[in-house]
Amino acid sequence: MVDEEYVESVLDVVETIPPGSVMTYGDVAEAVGRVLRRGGPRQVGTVLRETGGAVPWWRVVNAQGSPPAHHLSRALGLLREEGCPLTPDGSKVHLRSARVPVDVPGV
DNA sequence: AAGGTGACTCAGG
DNA sequence: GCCTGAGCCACCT
Repeated sequence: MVDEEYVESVLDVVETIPPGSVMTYGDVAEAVGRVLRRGGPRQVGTVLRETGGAVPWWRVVNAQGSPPAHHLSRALGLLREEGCPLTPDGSKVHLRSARVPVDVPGV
């Protein structure tokens, strides 16, 4: 139950990310942890790995601004299509402008 | 119970 | 900017 709630919250937050913007795992973890006092960046990653097919997981990047190494090319392609600000080399996301404020569904 | 693993993060060199 | 080491949380063997 609880883990379902956690997963639900994570997916909800990820779905909340507007096109052309991204959120870091830490931010998502904070957004979720704001209500459910647990979980961390790693748990967010695990959840997305399991259920990522149902949400725009490519809008979730790590603190370095790089999408998961497992789908780097795919994520970058999708982000580029969405008009997400990438670095000049196009290998990472320009967090400075792409990162969006934490948005929690329950608040 | 103990140790290893991973879609992570931060600090230091 | 890049690589290392330590910290972190939940899960699996």
